[in-house]
Amino acid sequence: MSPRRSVAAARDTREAIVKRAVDVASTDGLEGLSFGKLADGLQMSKAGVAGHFGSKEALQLAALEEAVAVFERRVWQPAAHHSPGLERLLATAQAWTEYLGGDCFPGGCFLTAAAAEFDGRPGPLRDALAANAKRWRWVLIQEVEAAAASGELPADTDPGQVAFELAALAAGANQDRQLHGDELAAPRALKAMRRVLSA
Amino acid sequence: MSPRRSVAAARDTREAIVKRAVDVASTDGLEGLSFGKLADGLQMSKAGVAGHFGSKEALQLAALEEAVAVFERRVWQPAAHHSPGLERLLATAQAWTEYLGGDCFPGGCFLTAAAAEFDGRPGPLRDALAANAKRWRWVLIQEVEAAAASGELPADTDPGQVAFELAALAAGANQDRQLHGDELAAPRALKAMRRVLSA
DNA sequence: CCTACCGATCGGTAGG
DNA sequence: CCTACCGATCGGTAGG
Repeated sequence: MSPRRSVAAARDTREAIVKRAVDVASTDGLEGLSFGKLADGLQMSKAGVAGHFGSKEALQLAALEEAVAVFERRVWQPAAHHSPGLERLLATAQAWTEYLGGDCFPGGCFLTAAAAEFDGRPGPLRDALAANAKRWRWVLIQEVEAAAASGELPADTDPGQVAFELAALAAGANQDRQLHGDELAAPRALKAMRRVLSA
Repeated sequence: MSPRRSVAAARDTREAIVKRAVDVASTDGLEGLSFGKLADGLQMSKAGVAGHFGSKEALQLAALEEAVAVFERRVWQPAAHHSPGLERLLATAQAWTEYLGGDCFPGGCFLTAAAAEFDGRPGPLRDALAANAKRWRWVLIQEVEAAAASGELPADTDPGQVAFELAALAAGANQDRQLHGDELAAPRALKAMRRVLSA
C-alpha cells in the first residue's frame, strides 16, 4: 500500500534530471535546455522528463535553484564560520576565486552565465536571478559594513562600492577563465580583491 | 545593363537586417536569432532574409562584426586621439563606462553577452569572440606598458593585471546595469578604474 | 514513466 | 526577393 518506494524513486529521478540540466545549461544556456535532449542523455522518454516539471520554465527554475545551492556550498559555507568583517571577507574572496578557477560546472559559473542570458528578458527567471544577485550583494555589503564599523576598513568606506568591485572582479575572472581558459584569471581576481579589502 | 541599383538596394537590405539582428541578439542572445523572426520584424519573407547570409552562423558572425564596429566607434575612437599611456587609458575608462551606462544596445554590451553565451561552445563564433577580446586586452596592455615606461605608472606595474581589472570592472558594470537597472554601476566602475590607474 | 500525438517553429533549399 | 516546401525539433498533452 505504501507509495514510499516509487516516491523515492521519482525524487531520485528528478534530482538526476536537475543535475544534468545544470551541467547542460552551464554550457548551452538555460534557454538551450530541452526535454528531448535531457531525455536522450538520461535514457528516458521526453514525456518522462517533462512530467517532473510541467513546463520548461519550471525546469529552468529548478536548475537555477540547484546552482544557487552549489554556489552557497562552495563559496559561502567555507567563509561563514570565520569572524564577521574583514576576516570573513578575505575567506569569501579565497573561496570565491577557488570556485571560479575550479571546474564546478563544465561551463563556468552558472549564475553569471544565466544572469547575462536573462538580464534582458522579463519573467520569473530574470526575477529569481536578480533577487539572488541582490541577496548575495547584500551579504557582501553587510560584511563590509561590519569591517568598517570595527575599524578593519576606513570609516568612510563605501560598502556598495567595495561590494561592486568584488562582484565585478569575480565576473571578470569567470569570463577570462571560460573564454580563454586563462588560469591566471582567478589568482588575479584574488589579488585585486585583497587590494580592494586593504584600503 | 547596370546592376547598380539592385546591388545597392541589396546592400541596404542586408545592413537593415544586420542592425536589427544586433538589437535582437543583445536581448535574446545570438542563438535566439532566427530568420523567421527577423523577417517578421522587417516585413520580409524568411527566405529573403536567409538569402543574404546562407546560414544562421553567417548571420551571427555578421551581427558580431557590426557590434565590434559599434564598440570601437563608441569606446576606442574617442580615446584614440589622446596621448598614449595614462591619458589615453583615462579617456578609455571614461568612454567605456559611458558606453556601458548608455543605451547603445537594448540589452547591454553585445560583446560581453555574446562572450558569456558562447564561451562554452567551440566553433567560429567562439573563436571570433575570443580573438576580439584578446585584441582589446592587448590594446589595454600596450597602453599600460606605455604608462609604466614613461613613469606615469610604477615601473613594476603588471600590465596584464591592470588590464584584467579594467575589463572586469567593465563586465561588472554591465551586469549590474542590465540585471538591476543600476545607474550607479557605470560611475562606480569609472571610479574603480581611476583608482586602478592611480597606483 | 511510457507511446503516440498535437501545432508551431526551426534552418535550409528548390524554383522562379 | 518571393512562395512553397523539406525533415527535424520544439513545448506540451492525452491516455494509459
